[in-house]
Amino acid sequence: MTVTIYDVAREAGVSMATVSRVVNNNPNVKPQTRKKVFEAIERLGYRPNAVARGLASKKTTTVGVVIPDISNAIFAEVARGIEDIANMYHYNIILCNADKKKEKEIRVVNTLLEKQVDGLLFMGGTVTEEHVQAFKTSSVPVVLCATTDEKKEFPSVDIDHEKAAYDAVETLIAKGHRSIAMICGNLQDLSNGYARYQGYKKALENHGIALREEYVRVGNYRYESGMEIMEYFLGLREKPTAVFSATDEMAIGAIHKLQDHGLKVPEDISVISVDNTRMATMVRPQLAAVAQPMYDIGAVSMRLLTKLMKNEKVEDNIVVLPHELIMRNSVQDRS
Amino acid sequence: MTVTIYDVAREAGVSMATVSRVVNNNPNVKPQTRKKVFEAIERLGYRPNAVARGLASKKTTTVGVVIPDISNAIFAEVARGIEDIANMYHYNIILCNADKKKEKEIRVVNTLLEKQVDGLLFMGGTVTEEHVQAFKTSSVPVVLCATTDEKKEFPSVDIDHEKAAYDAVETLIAKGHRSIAMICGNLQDLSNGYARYQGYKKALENHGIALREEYVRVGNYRYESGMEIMEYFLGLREKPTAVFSATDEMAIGAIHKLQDHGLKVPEDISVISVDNTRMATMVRPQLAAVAQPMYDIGAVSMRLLTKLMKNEKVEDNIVVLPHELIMRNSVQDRS
DNA sequence: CTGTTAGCGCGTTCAC
DNA sequence: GTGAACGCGCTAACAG
Repeated sequence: MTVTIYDVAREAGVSMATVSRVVNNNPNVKPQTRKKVFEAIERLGYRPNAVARGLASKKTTTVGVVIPDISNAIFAEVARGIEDIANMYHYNIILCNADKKKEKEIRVVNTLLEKQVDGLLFMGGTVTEEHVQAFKTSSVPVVLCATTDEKKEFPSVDIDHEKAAYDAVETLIAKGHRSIAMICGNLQDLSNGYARYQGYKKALENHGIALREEYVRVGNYRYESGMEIMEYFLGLREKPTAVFSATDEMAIGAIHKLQDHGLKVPEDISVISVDNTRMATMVRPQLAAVAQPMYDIGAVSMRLLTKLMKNEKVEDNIVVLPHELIMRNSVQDRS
Repeated sequence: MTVTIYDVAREAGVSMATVSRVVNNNPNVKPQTRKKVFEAIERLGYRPNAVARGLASKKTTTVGVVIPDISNAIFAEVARGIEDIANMYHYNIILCNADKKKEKEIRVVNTLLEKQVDGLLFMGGTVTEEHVQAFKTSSVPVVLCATTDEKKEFPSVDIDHEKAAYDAVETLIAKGHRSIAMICGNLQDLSNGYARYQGYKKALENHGIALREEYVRVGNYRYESGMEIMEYFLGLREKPTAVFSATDEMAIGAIHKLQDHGLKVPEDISVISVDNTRMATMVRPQLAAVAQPMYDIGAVSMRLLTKLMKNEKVEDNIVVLPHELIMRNSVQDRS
């Protein structure tokens, strides 16, 4: 039923070794025989079996990607970067959502390894000791993408989340704001939760502004969450004059909550965030944000992985990509 | 170096067939031997090689997904539905972006087939005769997801795009609008381009409203495109009183362009679209839209594919999921 | 319940 | 420049 390399060999009147050479672009084949083989392939509609090839060669040209949630715009953009570079180097991607659930993450890492992927990209989750153990059983390279492990044992590509948050808050301070509230992510979440909160804290500290407990609330990254927390801030006796959100989506929720209350952004309250997803330009006022280069994080981490898979020398295993403040109309001087 | 089923067999003092049985949960193994084998597996850190298994069993428990662009919110949501159901049935997903480029689509279909996927999900592109030919060379089932082929030769899961557009436009008409402009998608694009335009046309026709050439402009699905086209409509001598957009993102661009001109939505101009992405609730005013059940399209198509892969009887190969009008504040009566 | 024996389709020496 | 033969790690009959 299915046509194999052997059928092609017979049809072309050569051995299967020769067919293999032709298919794999091995130069040691006379042009004429090459032609014969190609014709036989065409005639028979032969399609090489990558599974058999993988078994024989111990390479699958496939990499595993574990992602928190592909329907999240941030991760989707990172994934796009990964896929583009993978494609460029002729790798395919096995994509697994793991929802930042440790058990699921470790489970998919194992099934990916069973599938003999040539490399693994672990994206955006918190890396615990258990993760480290799982990664260490891997015989193929692992790259952390949009996250890092505490001990920096593994190659990774990410931004400096704390510094990004720091810069966002400092921007507010430079504009004269002293009452700055923060909409946080989950503090168990090292990168966009804890680290961004730390950046907020340090920026206040370094500028002699006292941290006020009631100015910090933890959200779940969703739009609605931003609205609810903004509602809470508006109920405070001393309202903040500016709000720093750990993510765009919550920031936009906050902006709309303000507008729903008849308040003006940025005249009454300024809003800034970290991320700079496409949505940031799709609100009025447009959202100022510290931009995280999502596509690049994906692309660079995949590029790094290809080098690791080829055993190429890499100078720097831990890459920290730059972030950048994108000023827009949601922030204004506090005069 | 790598530990195989044979090593485990020796360690446990059984044959490799027995190891294979316990690994595959074959009931025909004495509990005690099963235990011995598990211990040996544990001791050796054995991990089954799915590639070898795939070669022997001719099943990879992997399905290929060709997607236009994973960073597009619509497709990402569909992909999430696919992945969830795949995961439920213990399949993994090889994801390939193809940007709606025919050559690339056909190329990835072929590499996916070479990788011996157990099934193929083709998402969101236009299905040409060449696609049909490519699909026909497949020995595994193919399901079209969020698209269909003209001749309905292949199983598919989609909504009725024409009817969805029709319903949106009719809603406007029912509210008293007669000057209704449309921001289209690419007309080569069968589903969200051509079909939605047809729906617009028929709705006008059936209600005795003449189609005006200057009221129809083709966009590229992006926010900016919606803005530009709205700008154009505003330059018309007779401005429309309502705008129907083929997608959310362009609709939101249109809304913001109106607001930038100091016009009010919906007081001055109403806006409605098809899609109902999460963004639709993240604008002010919130965007009325005919909802397309994206997650479900993915989930149902993957479910259908699992049935096909198991050679189960399926009553209906062509499933058309219902759409639904979600009325929000971007539309108002024309009084 | 368990072991033996063939392949699965291909890459890769090693001769010729 | 080309062919023969082996093995990759596992599943699937078939015996026993």
